[in-house]
Amino acid sequence: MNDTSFNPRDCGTCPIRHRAVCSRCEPDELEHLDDIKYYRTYEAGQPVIWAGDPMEFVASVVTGIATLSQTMEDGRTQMVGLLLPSDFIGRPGREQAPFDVVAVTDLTLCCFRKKPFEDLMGSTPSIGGRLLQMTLDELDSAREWMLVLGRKTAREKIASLLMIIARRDAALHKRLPKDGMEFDLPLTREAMADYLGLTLETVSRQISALKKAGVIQLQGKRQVHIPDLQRLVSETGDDVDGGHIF
Amino acid sequence: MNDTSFNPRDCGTCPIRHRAVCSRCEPDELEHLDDIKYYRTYEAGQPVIWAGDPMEFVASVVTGIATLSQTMEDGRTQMVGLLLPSDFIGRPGREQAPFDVVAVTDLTLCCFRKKPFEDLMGSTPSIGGRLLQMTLDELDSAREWMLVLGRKTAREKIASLLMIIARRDAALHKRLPKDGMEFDLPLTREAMADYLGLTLETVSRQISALKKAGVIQLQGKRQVHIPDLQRLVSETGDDVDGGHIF
DNA sequence: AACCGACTTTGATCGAGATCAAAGCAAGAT
DNA sequence: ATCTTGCTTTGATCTCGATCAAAGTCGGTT
Repeated sequence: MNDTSFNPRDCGTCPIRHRAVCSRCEPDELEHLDDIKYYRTYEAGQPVIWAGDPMEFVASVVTGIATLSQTMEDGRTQMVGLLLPSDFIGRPGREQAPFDVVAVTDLTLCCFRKKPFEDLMGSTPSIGGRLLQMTLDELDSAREWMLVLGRKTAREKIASLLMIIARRDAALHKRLPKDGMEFDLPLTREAMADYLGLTLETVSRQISALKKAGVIQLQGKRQVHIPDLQRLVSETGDDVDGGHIF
Repeated sequence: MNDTSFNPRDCGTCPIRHRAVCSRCEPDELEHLDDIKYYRTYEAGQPVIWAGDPMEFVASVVTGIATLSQTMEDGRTQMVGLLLPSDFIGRPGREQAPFDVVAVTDLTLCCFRKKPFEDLMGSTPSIGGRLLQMTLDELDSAREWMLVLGRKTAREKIASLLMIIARRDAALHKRLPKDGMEFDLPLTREAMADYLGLTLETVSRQISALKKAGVIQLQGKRQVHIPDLQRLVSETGDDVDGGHIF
């Protein structure tokens, strides 16, 4: 987790250079972006922005994890997105943030002032094009998540979440997920519950059940070891051959 | 529902001209689109495309309603989108359809051959820009729907669905939703259940309950009358002042 | 080294919504 | 007219996950 050692003003050494909004930019375009960018860091637990707040910037997650979530008056909360390195926060052409954004771990953002970013997008197709592609991908994952929320059992939900984190963790290290892999669960039981539309007690029980069944092994409460990936996939309820290529 | 009487080759009289992907196009750009477009119609119940099929076109819904949905091996299905007039189907830069698309009512699509459309998008910022905007809007609604699926009760889910349909129906006729409004429920109980992550029996019971409580009135099984819109909103569990401006 | 606070696990009970089953209804077909 | 057929309603029962409650774990503090 500790590859935070990049030069904060040099896009050349940026760890998310190849996946972020700027991934298609040419050197001269990067220079324009460079003029309007600045880094911000947040500590674990800090809010980045509240729903309804005016947004003066858009940003890419550089390191760390944030959540996008929605809360009802009576306190029920639903997470609607998990923002990992290279994910984009904010939306050009909208004044107010539609959802809460909270830093789950320590977080570094590469921020762009909103107005200049919008202008730049108008004149730089490689930014708009990449943003469209990223947004379409996110829409697809949101829709896959709707199946999880609407139709899966608690156990399937947990297995699905573990697979998602396993896949993204592998992708971040440019590997394929494989048997025996290990990764860190970046979320508390409560945050997982908010993501899955469950209570934290149910999350805890189902994780224990998967452990007892030998589907996963735990070192401590957060380190997960997957002895047999296919076994975990079969617990998700998803089609085994379901199109996920990474 | 019967304003299908437009000249099928004339964008000038097209009923979705002001909201579709092409809404920002200049006359000369429309001419280019015109060269690669063709209309297709489907009868109620017909599939438009299955998940995994290669997609040879993208399209705008002109009239009628289609659903986007996902099905698990054991038959559980979750609707992940409701496609109403002006909505866009398909995704430039992807070969395979990620979800099933089915015509719910008789349906007319304005189709564009995929490859030429992608090329045109590269050279016409007003198309890509509009598509980005539409995709961002859809992502927001998908995320709002995640709250419905993950955290709302059956009754709140039904009320939320009724509000969504009421809003979009009003928007289509360029009106604001208001007390006493009526609209047609375009979905069967089963389709509503698939949208809401419920069973059709629960949908039926909750609709009966809302009727008994006087929140809605029914003429037949599909025509809905809303005597008091605020009352319905309060049944959704949403913030009363929640940002929806139409 | 005992204490504190945040997080997690486990247990007992409850209830909303699922499931199983059977009628009811309305429009088109024979 | 009556029969289908597809959709909807209603009833009885069961179950999964929620809720309420208590104890366990662990890292950090004083």
